[in-house]
Amino acid sequence: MSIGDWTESFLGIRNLPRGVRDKLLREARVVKFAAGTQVFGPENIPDSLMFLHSGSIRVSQSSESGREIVLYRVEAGESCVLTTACMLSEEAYNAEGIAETEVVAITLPKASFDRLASEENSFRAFVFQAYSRRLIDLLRVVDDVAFGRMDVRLAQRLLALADDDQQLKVTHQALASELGTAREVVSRILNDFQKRNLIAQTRGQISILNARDLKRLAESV
Amino acid sequence: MSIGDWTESFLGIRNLPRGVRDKLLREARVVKFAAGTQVFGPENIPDSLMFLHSGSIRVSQSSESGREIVLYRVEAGESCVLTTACMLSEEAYNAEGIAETEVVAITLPKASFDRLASEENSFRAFVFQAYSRRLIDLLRVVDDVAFGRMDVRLAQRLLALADDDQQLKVTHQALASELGTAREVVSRILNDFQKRNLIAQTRGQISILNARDLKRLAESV
DNA sequence: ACGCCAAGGTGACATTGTCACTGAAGCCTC
DNA sequence: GAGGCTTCAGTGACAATGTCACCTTGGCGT
Repeated sequence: MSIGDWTESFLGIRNLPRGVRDKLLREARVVKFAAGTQVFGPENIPDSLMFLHSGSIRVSQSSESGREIVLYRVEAGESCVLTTACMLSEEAYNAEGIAETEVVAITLPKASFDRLASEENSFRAFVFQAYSRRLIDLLRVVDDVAFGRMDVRLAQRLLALADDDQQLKVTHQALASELGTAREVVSRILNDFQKRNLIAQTRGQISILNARDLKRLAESV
Repeated sequence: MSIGDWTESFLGIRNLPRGVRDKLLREARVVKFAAGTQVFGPENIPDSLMFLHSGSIRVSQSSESGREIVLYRVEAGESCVLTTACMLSEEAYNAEGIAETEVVAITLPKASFDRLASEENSFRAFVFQAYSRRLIDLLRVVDDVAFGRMDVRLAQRLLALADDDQQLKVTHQALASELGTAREVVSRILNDFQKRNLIAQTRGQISILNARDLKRLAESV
């Protein structure tokens, strides 16, 4: 499968010399994941580095009891460092990445990655920055979970997930999994939002009626 | 100040060629922090990379409301990647590192770091591994905070912080800050532990009486 | 029309967080 | 050693969140 010159799509790669990029185009493989499939997980650790060309990967962690929380999303142009992190440090973990849309990714063999990281400063900076962003993302998650109020977090998530028409096609269970809480809690809070005319709900669908007040709530503390 | 050939102390450094290590000894600076002082924080971002020669740094995050949670500890032989993460991605964060004991650290100017990361594979691997470990540490924190029971987490922490005689010199408030909860919650649970003869308490001091049962509790889910 | 299943609602209760106090232990200073 | 101060810990009431068991509803396929 070919998707043209993908080296244009990545910050740390697009300004490399033509020769280096041509070599990358030969060495890398393009892989595709259908929406909903697992990109990586505890029993499915890729042995190569991955860069996301298009689509979006939802990275989440789940508990033994079945609850789940979304850690962050990998978007086009970013690299998925968690897989490499787990490759390196052989520790147990239970995070997994699910393709939210159809995903096209570039996988780079470890040898190519090493050579690039060694020879190309801008590529190395790109990779370090990717790691840093994820660290910061996780700090944010810890902050939210440890100190945030659930109604505030839910309001934030509704605003973030809404489409251009202020609509969301999600179940209460899916929202609960976003926030690492239980469905009942989401239902309670959404009913409260509804009573306050912030949203309207039907089965599997939410419309934001008053984005301004919802935003105010999301930003309160 | 001199502490001898510290290049022995770091995994990714000690097996580098003698010449490289000598150069490092010339380029790096040795810094010392007294116990209790801030090593880094939101308003105090070092502009160089740091490697911990001795002592221990407690990295924690705090909320606006004054609550606090310990993210992980940096021990001798490890590098402190969070400072570099914050250096790179210019995002806001509110984590800080406090020296728990007297700390001796090596700081490497960014230029030396870049050169090493480029030229020495084993050094680069060391740095990547440091990032990976922290990512995994944070995954663990998210898991605990989002899904763990407080009594279980407290039991774990008591066992981890106890000295060889099963004693701890900590206040309830300090334990609350470890776990990201409120003092009252810690007090309640410790009183329960005491009633069950798992521990004994006096002001600022806890003794573990029944480590076996406490451990069983700590491992229960 | 019927049954099935996923989505969502509800009430009771447990756990955890918050608030406003009170009491108690250790340490100064005189 | 008697007050007085500060830090540490205990308590009860209540709010927020998590858990459990069970019920209702909407949509779908046959």
